[in-house]
Amino acid sequence: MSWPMAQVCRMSGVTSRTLRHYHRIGLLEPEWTGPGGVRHYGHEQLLRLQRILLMRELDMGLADIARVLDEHRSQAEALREHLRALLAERDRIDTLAATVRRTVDALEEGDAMEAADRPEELFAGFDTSFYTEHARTEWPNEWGRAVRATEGLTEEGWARGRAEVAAQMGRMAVHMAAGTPAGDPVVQSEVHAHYLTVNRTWTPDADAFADLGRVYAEEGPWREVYDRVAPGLADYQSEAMRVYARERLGWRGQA
Amino acid sequence: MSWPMAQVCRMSGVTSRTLRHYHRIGLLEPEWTGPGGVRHYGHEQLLRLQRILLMRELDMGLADIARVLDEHRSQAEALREHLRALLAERDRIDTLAATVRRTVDALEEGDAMEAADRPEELFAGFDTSFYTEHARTEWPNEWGRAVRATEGLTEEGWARGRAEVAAQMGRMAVHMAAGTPAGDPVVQSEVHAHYLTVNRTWTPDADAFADLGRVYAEEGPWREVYDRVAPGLADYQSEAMRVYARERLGWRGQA
DNA sequence: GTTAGGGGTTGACGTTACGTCAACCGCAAC
DNA sequence: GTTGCGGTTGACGTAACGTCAACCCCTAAC
Repeated sequence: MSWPMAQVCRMSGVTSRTLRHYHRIGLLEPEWTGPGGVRHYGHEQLLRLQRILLMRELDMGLADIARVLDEHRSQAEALREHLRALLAERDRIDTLAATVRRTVDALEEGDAMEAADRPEELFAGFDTSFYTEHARTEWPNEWGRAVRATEGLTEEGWARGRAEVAAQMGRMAVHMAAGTPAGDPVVQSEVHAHYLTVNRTWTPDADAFADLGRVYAEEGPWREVYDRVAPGLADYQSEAMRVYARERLGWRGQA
Repeated sequence: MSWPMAQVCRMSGVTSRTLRHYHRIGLLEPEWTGPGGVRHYGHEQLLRLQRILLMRELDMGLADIARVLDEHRSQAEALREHLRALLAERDRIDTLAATVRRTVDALEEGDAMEAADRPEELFAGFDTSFYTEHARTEWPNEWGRAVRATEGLTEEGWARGRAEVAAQMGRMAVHMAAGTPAGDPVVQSEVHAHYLTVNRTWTPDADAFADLGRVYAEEGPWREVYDRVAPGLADYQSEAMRVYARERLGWRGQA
Protein backbone atom coordinates (compact mmCIF):
# COMPACT_ATOMS: atom_id res chain seq x y z
CA MET A 1 0.00 0.00 0.00
CA SER A 2 1.25 3.41 -0.86
CA TRP A 3 0.00 6.98 -1.05
CA PRO A 4 0.52 9.85 -3.49
CA MET A 5 2.33 12.92 -2.31
CA ALA A 6 -0.71 15.10 -1.70
CA GLN A 7 -2.17 12.55 0.67
CA VAL A 8 1.08 12.19 2.55
CA CYS A 9 1.07 15.96 2.95
CA ARG A 10 -2.38 15.95 4.48
CA MET A 11 -1.46 13.00 6.66
CA SER A 12 1.76 14.42 8.03
CA GLY A 13 1.21 18.14 7.86
CA VAL A 14 4.25 18.90 5.73
CA THR A 15 4.04 20.73 2.41
CA SER A 16 4.66 19.11 -0.93
CA ARG A 17 7.61 21.42 -1.36
CA THR A 18 9.19 19.91 1.71
CA LEU A 19 8.79 16.37 0.43
CA ARG A 20 10.26 17.33 -2.91
CA HIS A 21 13.14 18.94 -1.08
CA TYR A 22 13.75 15.81 0.97
CA HIS A 23 13.67 13.82 -2.25
CA ARG A 24 16.20 16.07 -3.93
CA ILE A 25 18.68 15.92 -1.06
CA GLY A 26 18.15 12.18 -0.71
CA LEU A 27 16.72 12.37 2.80
CA LEU A 28 13.46 10.67 1.91
CA GLU A 29 12.94 9.01 -1.44
CA PRO A 30 9.50 7.94 -2.64
CA GLU A 31 8.83 4.22 -2.97
CA TRP A 32 8.02 4.62 -6.64
CA THR A 33 7.21 7.26 -9.17
CA GLY A 34 4.09 7.13 -11.30
CA PRO A 35 3.45 8.54 -14.76
CA GLY A 36 4.00 12.28 -14.90
CA GLY A 37 6.57 12.00 -12.14
CA VAL A 38 3.97 11.64 -9.42
CA ARG A 39 5.68 10.52 -6.21
CA HIS A 40 4.22 7.67 -4.16
CA TYR A 41 5.28 6.84 -0.61
CA GLY A 42 4.97 3.48 1.10
CA HIS A 43 4.69 2.45 4.72
CA GLU A 44 8.42 2.36 5.24
CA GLN A 45 8.79 5.89 3.90
CA LEU A 46 6.07 7.14 6.25
CA LEU A 47 7.89 5.73 9.24
CA ARG A 48 11.12 7.33 8.10
CA LEU A 49 9.25 10.61 7.72
CA GLN A 50 8.04 10.29 11.31
CA ARG A 51 11.60 9.98 12.54
CA ILE A 52 12.62 12.95 10.43
CA LEU A 53 9.81 15.11 11.79
CA LEU A 54 10.66 14.09 15.33
CA MET A 55 14.21 15.35 15.05
CA ARG A 56 13.30 18.35 12.94
CA GLU A 57 10.98 19.46 15.70
CA LEU A 58 14.04 19.79 17.89
CA ASP A 59 15.67 22.03 15.29
CA MET A 60 18.25 19.49 14.23
CA GLY A 61 19.74 20.11 10.81
CA LEU A 62 18.70 17.86 7.97
CA ALA A 63 22.29 16.75 7.49
CA ASP A 64 22.48 15.60 11.11
CA ILE A 65 19.15 13.85 10.76
CA ALA A 66 20.42 12.05 7.69
CA ARG A 67 23.48 10.94 9.63
CA VAL A 68 21.35 9.46 12.36
CA LEU A 69 19.07 7.69 9.94
CA ASP A 70 21.57 6.38 7.42
CA GLU A 71 24.83 5.94 9.27
CA HIS A 72 23.29 4.44 12.37
CA ARG A 73 24.59 7.25 14.47
CA SER A 74 23.19 7.18 17.99
CA GLN A 75 20.21 9.49 18.26
CA ALA A 76 20.99 10.29 21.87
CA GLU A 77 24.57 11.17 20.99
CA ALA A 78 23.43 13.41 18.13
CA LEU A 79 20.93 15.14 20.38
CA ARG A 80 23.50 15.71 23.09
CA GLU A 81 25.76 17.37 20.57
CA HIS A 82 22.83 19.35 19.25
CA LEU A 83 22.07 20.46 22.79
CA ARG A 84 25.62 21.71 23.22
CA ALA A 85 25.29 23.73 20.02
CA LEU A 86 21.97 25.15 21.19
CA LEU A 87 23.38 26.23 24.54
CA ALA A 88 26.37 27.84 22.88
CA GLU A 89 24.09 29.73 20.54
CA ARG A 90 21.92 30.84 23.44
CA ASP A 91 24.95 32.16 25.30
CA ARG A 92 26.14 33.98 22.22
CA ILE A 93 22.78 35.68 21.79
CA ASP A 94 22.63 36.42 25.48
CA THR A 95 25.97 38.19 25.39
CA LEU A 96 24.93 40.00 22.26
CA ALA A 97 21.67 41.13 23.83
CA ALA A 98 23.52 42.51 26.83
CA THR A 99 25.82 44.39 24.49
CA VAL A 100 22.95 45.82 22.53
CA ARG A 101 21.21 46.81 25.72
CA ARG A 102 24.29 48.67 26.93
CA THR A 103 24.53 50.32 23.55
CA VAL A 104 20.91 51.43 23.61
CA ASP A 105 21.40 52.76 27.11
CA ALA A 106 24.41 54.72 25.97
CA LEU A 107 22.41 56.12 23.08
CA GLU A 108 19.44 56.97 25.26
CA GLU A 109 21.52 58.82 27.78
CA GLY A 110 21.71 61.30 24.99
CA ASP A 111 25.34 62.13 25.49
CA ALA A 112 26.88 59.76 23.01
CA MET A 113 25.34 59.71 19.59
CA GLU A 114 23.40 62.91 20.00
CA ALA A 115 26.68 64.63 20.56
CA ALA A 116 27.28 63.99 16.88
CA ASP A 117 24.24 66.11 16.16
CA ARG A 118 25.42 69.07 18.21
CA PRO A 119 29.13 69.34 17.55
CA GLU A 120 29.18 73.08 18.23
CA GLU A 121 27.76 72.56 21.64
CA LEU A 122 30.18 69.72 22.28
CA PHE A 123 33.19 71.82 21.46
CA ALA A 124 31.86 74.92 23.19
CA GLY A 125 34.65 76.62 25.06
CA PHE A 126 37.25 74.38 23.53
CA ASP A 127 40.54 76.16 23.95
CA THR A 128 42.98 75.23 21.19
CA SER A 129 45.65 77.47 22.47
CA PHE A 130 46.02 75.15 25.42
CA TYR A 131 48.13 72.83 23.28
CA THR A 132 49.85 75.30 21.07
CA GLU A 133 53.01 75.50 23.10
CA HIS A 134 53.36 71.76 23.51
CA ALA A 135 52.87 71.05 19.82
CA ARG A 136 55.12 73.85 18.65
CA THR A 137 58.07 72.71 20.75
CA GLU A 138 57.57 68.95 20.60
CA TRP A 139 56.63 68.51 16.90
CA PRO A 140 57.75 71.65 15.16
CA ASN A 141 57.63 70.26 11.63
CA GLU A 142 54.17 68.80 12.01
CA TRP A 143 52.99 71.92 13.73
CA GLY A 144 54.17 74.01 10.84
CA ARG A 145 52.40 71.89 8.30
CA ALA A 146 49.23 71.87 10.36
CA VAL A 147 49.22 75.63 10.50
CA ARG A 148 49.68 75.85 6.75
CA ALA A 149 46.95 73.29 6.13
CA THR A 150 44.41 75.06 8.32
CA GLU A 151 45.25 78.53 7.11
CA GLY A 152 42.98 78.34 4.13
CA LEU A 153 40.14 76.65 5.95
CA THR A 154 36.76 78.40 5.89
CA GLU A 155 34.51 78.47 8.91
CA GLU A 156 32.35 75.92 7.17
CA GLY A 157 35.36 73.70 6.75
CA TRP A 158 36.08 73.94 10.47
CA ALA A 159 32.49 73.12 11.26
CA ARG A 160 32.57 70.06 9.06
CA GLY A 161 35.76 68.92 10.73
CA ARG A 162 34.24 69.33 14.19
CA ALA A 163 31.14 67.43 13.11
CA GLU A 164 33.22 64.59 11.77
CA VAL A 165 35.26 64.26 14.93
CA ALA A 166 32.09 64.42 17.00
CA ALA A 167 30.56 61.61 14.96
CA GLN A 168 33.69 59.54 15.43
CA MET A 169 33.52 60.11 19.16
CA GLY A 170 29.92 58.97 19.17
CA ARG A 171 30.71 55.73 17.37
CA MET A 172 33.68 55.14 19.61
CA ALA A 173 31.46 55.61 22.65
CA VAL A 174 29.17 52.90 21.31
CA HIS A 175 32.08 50.52 20.89
CA MET A 176 33.12 51.26 24.44
CA ALA A 177 29.61 50.77 25.75
CA ALA A 178 29.45 47.49 23.87
CA GLY A 179 32.55 46.36 25.71
CA THR A 180 34.51 45.87 22.52
CA PRO A 181 38.24 45.66 23.29
CA ALA A 182 40.26 48.61 22.06
CA GLY A 183 42.30 46.24 19.88
CA ASP A 184 39.31 44.81 18.06
CA PRO A 185 39.47 45.24 14.27
CA VAL A 186 36.31 47.28 14.15
CA VAL A 187 37.63 49.71 16.75
CA GLN A 188 40.99 49.84 15.07
CA SER A 189 39.33 50.67 11.80
CA GLU A 190 37.57 53.49 13.58
CA VAL A 191 40.91 54.74 14.83
CA HIS A 192 42.13 54.53 11.28
CA ALA A 193 39.29 56.77 10.20
CA HIS A 194 40.37 59.19 12.89
CA TYR A 195 43.94 58.91 11.62
CA LEU A 196 42.75 59.83 8.14
CA THR A 197 40.81 62.78 9.49
CA VAL A 198 43.88 64.03 11.31
CA ASN A 199 45.85 63.50 8.11
CA ARG A 200 43.79 66.13 6.39
CA THR A 201 45.58 68.80 8.41
CA TRP A 202 48.89 67.16 9.32
CA THR A 203 50.67 63.83 9.02
CA PRO A 204 51.68 62.46 12.39
CA ASP A 205 54.25 59.66 12.48
CA ALA A 206 53.93 56.80 14.92
CA ASP A 207 55.36 58.78 17.80
CA ALA A 208 53.23 61.82 17.14
CA PHE A 209 50.03 59.81 16.81
CA ALA A 210 50.64 57.91 20.03
CA ASP A 211 51.39 61.23 21.71
CA LEU A 212 48.18 62.69 20.34
CA GLY A 213 46.32 59.83 22.00
CA ARG A 214 48.10 60.55 25.24
CA VAL A 215 47.14 64.22 24.98
CA TYR A 216 43.48 63.29 24.52
CA ALA A 217 43.55 61.44 27.84
CA GLU A 218 45.47 63.88 29.98
CA GLU A 219 43.82 66.65 31.90
CA GLY A 220 42.70 69.40 29.57
CA PRO A 221 40.06 70.42 26.99
CA TRP A 222 40.33 67.23 24.93
CA ARG A 223 39.74 64.94 27.85
CA GLU A 224 36.83 67.13 28.87
CA VAL A 225 35.22 66.91 25.46
CA TYR A 226 35.71 63.14 25.19
CA ASP A 227 34.35 62.49 28.63
CA ARG A 228 31.46 64.81 27.94
CA VAL A 229 30.47 62.39 25.19
CA ALA A 230 30.82 59.42 27.51
CA PRO A 231 32.63 58.97 30.80
CA GLY A 232 35.84 57.01 30.27
CA LEU A 233 35.87 57.63 26.55
CA ALA A 234 39.11 59.63 26.67
CA ASP A 235 41.01 56.70 28.14
CA TYR A 236 39.39 54.25 25.76
CA GLN A 237 40.21 56.38 22.73
CA SER A 238 43.73 56.87 23.97
CA GLU A 239 44.27 53.16 24.48
CA ALA A 240 42.89 52.36 21.03
CA MET A 241 45.22 54.91 19.46
CA ARG A 242 48.17 53.42 21.32
CA VAL A 243 47.35 49.99 19.90
CA TYR A 244 46.96 51.51 16.45
CA ALA A 245 50.29 53.28 16.66
CA ARG A 246 52.00 50.05 17.67
CA GLU A 247 50.36 47.68 15.20
CA ARG A 248 49.81 49.85 12.15
CA LEU A 249 52.42 52.56 12.42
CA GLY A 250 55.26 50.54 13.95
CA TRP A 251 55.44 52.54 17.15
CA ARG A 252 58.00 51.12 19.60
CA GLY A 253 57.30 53.23 22.65
CA GLN A 254 55.28 52.51 25.75
CA ALA A 255 54.65 55.79 27.52
CA MET B 1 41.66 61.55 -1.61
CA SER B 2 40.45 58.03 -2.17
CA TRP B 3 41.69 54.48 -1.79
CA PRO B 4 41.38 51.35 -3.91
CA MET B 5 39.43 48.45 -2.56
CA ALA B 6 42.39 46.36 -1.38
CA GLN B 7 43.59 49.17 0.80
CA VAL B 8 40.17 49.78 2.27
CA CYS B 9 40.11 46.08 3.14
CA ARG B 10 43.37 46.29 4.99
CA MET B 11 42.25 49.47 6.70
CA SER B 12 38.91 48.23 7.89
CA GLY B 13 39.43 44.50 8.24
CA VAL B 14 36.63 43.48 5.90
CA THR B 15 37.16 41.27 2.88
CA SER B 16 36.92 42.45 -0.68
CA ARG B 17 34.03 40.08 -1.14
CA THR B 18 32.13 41.94 1.55
CA LEU B 19 32.69 45.30 -0.11
CA ARG B 20 31.58 43.91 -3.46
CA HIS B 21 28.50 42.52 -1.75
CA TYR B 22 27.71 45.89 -0.18
CA HIS B 23 28.14 47.45 -3.59
CA ARG B 24 25.79 44.99 -5.23
CA ILE B 25 23.04 45.49 -2.69
CA GLY B 26 23.56 49.25 -2.76
CA LEU B 27 24.57 49.51 0.88
CA LEU B 28 27.93 51.10 0.14
CA GLU B 29 28.84 52.35 -3.32
CA PRO B 30 32.38 53.27 -4.27
CA GLU B 31 33.12 56.93 -4.98
CA TRP B 32 34.32 56.10 -8.49
CA THR B 33 35.36 53.12 -10.54
CA GLY B 34 38.68 53.05 -12.34
CA PRO B 35 39.64 51.18 -15.50
CA GLY B 36 39.08 47.45 -15.22
CA GLY B 37 36.25 48.06 -12.82
CA VAL B 38 38.57 48.80 -9.90
CA ARG B 39 36.56 50.30 -7.07
CA HIS B 40 37.80 53.38 -5.24
CA TYR B 41 36.40 54.66 -1.95
CA GLY B 42 36.56 58.20 -0.64
CA HIS B 43 36.44 59.68 2.83
CA GLU B 44 32.69 59.81 2.92
CA GLN B 45 32.43 56.13 2.03
CA LEU B 46 34.84 55.19 4.77
CA LEU B 47 32.74 56.98 7.35
CA ARG B 48 29.66 55.22 6.09
CA LEU B 49 31.51 51.91 6.31
CA GLN B 50 32.34 52.69 9.93
CA ARG B 51 28.68 53.14 10.73
CA ILE B 52 27.85 49.91 8.93
CA LEU B 53 30.48 47.95 10.82
CA LEU B 54 29.28 49.40 14.09
CA MET B 55 25.77 48.09 13.61
CA ARG B 56 26.88 44.85 11.99
CA GLU B 57 28.89 44.11 15.10
CA LEU B 58 25.62 44.02 16.98
CA ASP B 59 24.24 41.46 14.51
CA MET B 60 21.81 43.83 12.87
CA GLY B 61 20.71 42.80 9.40
CA LEU B 62 22.04 44.71 6.44
CA ALA B 63 18.52 45.72 5.45
CA ASP B 64 17.96 47.30 8.87
CA ILE B 65 21.31 49.01 8.68
CA ALA B 66 20.40 50.43 5.28
CA ARG B 67 17.15 51.74 6.73
CA VAL B 68 18.98 53.57 9.47
CA LEU B 69 21.55 55.04 7.08
CA ASP B 70 19.32 55.99 4.18
CA GLU B 71 15.90 56.63 5.60
CA HIS B 72 17.11 58.51 8.64
CA ARG B 73 15.57 55.95 10.92
CA SER B 74 16.59 56.48 14.54
CA GLN B 75 19.49 54.23 15.39
CA ALA B 76 18.35 53.87 18.98
CA GLU B 77 14.89 52.87 17.84
CA ALA B 78 16.31 50.31 15.41
CA LEU B 79 18.54 48.88 18.10
CA ARG B 80 15.69 48.63 20.59
CA GLU B 81 13.70 46.66 18.06
CA HIS B 82 16.73 44.54 17.32
CA LEU B 83 17.11 43.91 21.03
CA ARG B 84 13.55 42.69 21.25
CA ALA B 85 14.18 40.28 18.38
CA LEU B 86 17.35 39.03 20.06
CA LEU B 87 15.59 38.39 23.35
CA ALA B 88 12.79 36.55 21.61
CA GLU B 89 15.27 34.41 19.77
CA ARG B 90 17.11 33.67 22.99
CA ASP B 91 13.90 32.59 24.67
CA ARG B 92 13.03 30.38 21.74
CA ILE B 93 16.40 28.66 21.89
CA ASP B 94 16.17 28.40 25.65
CA THR B 95 12.84 26.62 25.44
CA LEU B 96 14.17 24.42 22.68
CA ALA B 97 17.24 23.51 24.71
CA ALA B 98 15.08 22.53 27.65
CA THR B 99 13.02 20.35 25.33
CA VAL B 100 16.08 18.69 23.86
CA ARG B 101 17.46 18.11 27.34
CA ARG B 102 14.28 16.40 28.44
CA THR B 103 14.37 14.33 25.28
CA VAL B 104 17.94 13.28 25.85
CA ASP B 105 17.09 12.38 29.42
CA ALA B 106 14.21 10.26 28.21
CA LEU B 107 16.49 8.53 25.75
CA GLU B 108 19.20 7.96 28.32
CA GLU B 109 16.86 6.43 30.81
CA GLY B 110 16.98 3.62 28.34
CA ASP B 111 13.32 2.80 28.55
CA ALA B 112 12.06 4.84 25.65
CA MET B 113 13.95 4.51 22.42
CA GLU B 114 15.83 1.40 23.42
CA ALA B 115 12.53 -0.29 23.84
CA ALA B 116 12.29 -0.05 20.09
CA ASP B 117 15.38 -2.23 19.88
CA ARG B 118 13.99 -4.97 22.12
CA PRO B 119 10.36 -5.33 21.10
CA GLU B 120 10.23 -8.96 22.18
CA GLU B 121 11.28 -8.03 25.67
CA LEU B 122 8.82 -5.16 25.70
CA PHE B 123 5.91 -7.36 24.80
CA ALA B 124 7.02 -10.22 27.00
CA GLY B 125 4.03 -11.74 28.78
CA PHE B 126 1.62 -9.71 26.70
CA ASP B 127 -1.71 -11.46 26.94
CA THR B 128 -3.80 -10.87 23.83
CA SER B 129 -6.62 -12.98 25.04
CA PHE B 130 -7.30 -10.34 27.64
CA TYR B 131 -9.15 -8.26 25.08
CA THR B 132 -10.63 -11.00 22.94
CA GLU B 133 -14.00 -10.99 24.61
CA HIS B 134 -14.39 -7.23 24.56
CA ALA B 135 -13.47 -6.91 20.92
CA ARG B 136 -15.58 -9.84 19.81
CA THR B 137 -18.74 -8.53 21.41
CA GLU B 138 -18.23 -4.82 20.90
CA TRP B 139 -16.89 -4.78 17.32
CA PRO B 140 -17.86 -8.13 15.82
CA ASN B 141 -17.32 -7.11 12.19
CA GLU B 142 -13.92 -5.61 12.78
CA TRP B 143 -12.95 -8.52 14.93
CA GLY B 144 -13.79 -10.93 12.18
CA ARG B 145 -11.77 -9.09 9.63
CA ALA B 146 -8.83 -8.82 12.01
CA VAL B 147 -8.87 -12.55 12.56
CA ARG B 148 -8.90 -13.20 8.85
CA ALA B 149 -6.10 -10.67 8.24
CA THR B 150 -3.84 -12.18 10.87
CA GLU B 151 -4.54 -15.78 9.97
CA GLY B 152 -1.94 -15.88 7.25
CA LEU B 153 0.68 -14.01 9.24
CA THR B 154 4.03 -15.73 9.74
CA GLU B 155 5.91 -15.45 13.00
CA GLU B 156 8.27 -13.08 11.24
CA GLY B 157 5.33 -10.94 10.24
CA TRP B 158 4.18 -10.75 13.85
CA ALA B 159 7.67 -9.83 14.95
CA ARG B 160 7.86 -7.02 12.42
CA GLY B 161 4.52 -5.75 13.60
CA ARG B 162 5.63 -5.71 17.22
CA ALA B 163 8.86 -3.95 16.27
CA GLU B 164 6.94 -1.30 14.41
CA VAL B 165 4.57 -0.62 17.25
CA ALA B 166 7.49 -0.51 19.67
CA ALA B 167 9.25 2.05 17.50
CA GLN B 168 6.09 4.14 17.38
CA MET B 169 5.87 4.01 21.14
CA GLY B 170 9.46 5.18 21.41
CA ARG B 171 8.88 8.17 19.17
CA MET B 172 5.69 9.01 20.98
CA ALA B 173 7.57 8.91 24.27
CA VAL B 174 10.01 11.46 22.88
CA HIS B 175 7.17 13.75 21.87
CA MET B 176 5.74 13.42 25.35
CA ALA B 177 9.12 14.10 26.96
CA ALA B 178 9.48 17.13 24.72
CA GLY B 179 6.22 18.43 26.09
CA THR B 180 4.60 18.54 22.67
CA PRO B 181 0.81 18.80 23.01
CA ALA B 182 -1.09 15.72 21.94
CA GLY B 183 -2.87 17.78 19.31
CA ASP B 184 0.31 19.04 17.65
CA PRO B 185 0.54 18.16 13.94
CA VAL B 186 3.68 16.14 14.37
CA VAL B 187 2.09 14.04 17.09
CA GLN B 188 -1.09 13.67 15.09
CA SER B 189 0.90 12.48 12.13
CA GLU B 190 2.47 9.90 14.42
CA VAL B 191 -0.99 8.77 15.44
CA HIS B 192 -1.84 8.56 11.79
CA ALA B 193 1.10 6.23 11.28
CA HIS B 194 -0.29 4.14 14.10
CA TYR B 195 -3.68 4.24 12.45
CA LEU B 196 -2.13 2.93 9.24
CA THR B 197 -0.36 0.18 11.11
CA VAL B 198 -3.60 -0.90 12.72
CA ASN B 199 -5.23 -0.75 9.31
CA ARG B 200 -3.02 -3.53 8.11
CA THR B 201 -5.01 -5.97 10.17
CA TRP B 202 -8.38 -4.27 10.57
CA THR B 203 -10.12 -1.02 9.70
CA PRO B 204 -11.47 0.74 12.76
CA ASP B 205 -14.00 3.50 12.26
CA ALA B 206 -13.96 6.64 14.39
CA ASP B 207 -15.69 4.97 17.30
CA ALA B 208 -13.51 1.90 17.22
CA PHE B 209 -10.29 3.89 17.01
CA ALA B 210 -11.22 6.13 19.90
CA ASP B 211 -12.17 3.06 21.87
CA LEU B 212 -8.84 1.46 21.03
CA GLY B 213 -7.14 4.49 22.54
CA ARG B 214 -9.29 4.15 25.63
CA VAL B 215 -8.30 0.50 25.89
CA TYR B 216 -4.60 1.38 25.73
CA ALA B 217 -5.03 3.60 28.77
CA GLU B 218 -7.17 1.40 30.96
CA GLU B 219 -5.74 -1.12 33.39
CA GLY B 220 -4.37 -4.11 31.50
CA PRO B 221 -1.50 -5.40 29.38
CA TRP B 222 -1.56 -2.46 26.93
CA ARG B 223 -1.25 0.16 29.62
CA GLU B 224 1.51 -1.87 31.19
CA VAL B 225 3.48 -2.02 27.97
CA TYR B 226 3.04 1.66 27.23
CA ASP B 227 4.04 2.74 30.69
CA ARG B 228 6.98 0.37 30.57
CA VAL B 229 8.26 2.48 27.67
CA ALA B 230 7.70 5.70 29.57
CA PRO B 231 5.52 6.52 32.59
CA GLY B 232 2.42 8.37 31.50
CA LEU B 233 2.77 7.32 27.89
CA ALA B 234 -0.46 5.31 27.90
CA ASP B 235 -2.51 8.36 28.81
CA TYR B 236 -0.63 10.54 26.34
CA GLN B 237 -1.14 8.07 23.51
CA SER B 238 -4.77 7.69 24.42
CA GLU B 239 -5.35 11.42 24.42
CA ALA B 240 -3.59 11.83 21.08
CA MET B 241 -5.77 9.10 19.58
CA ARG B 242 -8.89 10.78 20.92
CA VAL B 243 -7.90 14.02 19.21
CA TYR B 244 -7.16 12.13 16.02
CA ALA B 245 -10.50 10.35 16.08
CA ARG B 246 -12.28 13.67 16.52
CA GLU B 247 -10.37 15.74 14.00
CA ARG B 248 -9.52 13.26 11.32
CA LEU B 249 -12.15 10.56 11.59
CA GLY B 250 -15.10 12.71 12.57
CA TRP B 251 -15.66 11.12 15.94
CA ARG B 252 -18.44 12.79 17.92
CA GLY B 253 -18.07 11.08 21.27
CA GLN B 254 -16.45 12.23 24.46
CA ALA B 255 -15.96 9.21 26.69
C1' DG C 1 60.95 39.44 -26.33
C1' DT C 2 58.77 36.56 -23.45
C1' DT C 3 57.67 34.27 -19.59
C1' DA C 4 56.82 33.32 -14.84
C1' DG C 5 55.21 35.30 -10.72
C1' DG C 6 52.60 38.12 -7.68
C1' DG C 7 48.87 41.02 -6.51
C1' DG C 8 44.64 42.49 -7.71
C1' DT C 9 40.05 41.94 -9.60
C1' DT C 10 35.64 39.83 -11.36
C1' DG C 11 31.59 36.66 -11.83
C1' DA C 12 29.66 32.21 -10.61
C1' DC C 13 28.39 28.76 -7.50
C1' DG C 14 27.42 26.99 -2.71
C1' DT C 15 25.60 27.51 1.80
C1' DT C 16 19.96 26.26 4.93
C1' DA C 17 15.42 24.69 4.46
C1' DC C 18 12.38 25.45 2.31
C1' DG C 19 8.32 29.64 0.36
C1' DT C 20 6.46 31.43 -3.63
C1' DC C 21 5.19 31.34 -8.20
C1' DA C 22 4.43 30.49 -13.30
C1' DA C 23 3.54 26.71 -16.09
C1' DC C 24 1.61 22.46 -17.22
C1' DC C 25 -1.39 18.23 -16.95
C1' DG C 26 -5.50 15.27 -16.43
C1' DC C 27 -10.27 15.04 -15.35
C1' DA C 28 -15.05 16.54 -14.63
C1' DA C 29 -18.81 19.82 -15.47
C1' DC C 30 -21.05 23.04 -18.53
C1' DG D 1 -14.90 23.09 -26.69
C1' DT D 2 -13.64 25.18 -22.74
C1' DT D 3 -13.44 26.30 -18.21
C1' DG D 4 -12.28 25.35 -13.70
C1' DC D 5 -10.10 22.52 -10.11
C1' DG D 6 -6.75 19.80 -7.91
C1' DG D 7 -2.46 18.26 -8.49
C1' DT D 8 2.31 18.40 -9.99
C1' DT D 9 6.90 20.19 -11.61
C1' DG D 10 11.11 23.19 -12.07
C1' DA D 11 13.01 27.75 -11.28
C1' DC D 12 14.04 31.59 -8.54
C1' DG D 13 14.63 33.92 -4.00
C1' DT D 14 16.04 34.06 0.78
C1' DA D 15 21.13 36.35 4.41
C1' DA D 16 25.58 37.39 4.12
C1' DC D 17 28.93 36.44 2.44
C1' DG D 18 33.13 32.09 1.56
C1' DT D 19 35.42 29.84 -1.92
C1' DC D 20 37.18 29.32 -6.29
C1' DA D 21 38.38 29.49 -11.34
C1' DA D 22 39.51 32.85 -14.55
C1' DC D 23 41.46 36.96 -16.07
C1' DC D 24 44.27 41.43 -15.99
C1' DC D 25 48.30 44.36 -15.12
C1' DC D 26 52.92 45.13 -13.73
C1' DT D 27 57.54 43.68 -12.77
C1' DA D 28 61.68 41.02 -12.74
C1' DA D 29 64.24 37.39 -14.71
C1' DC D 30 65.77 34.69 -18.62
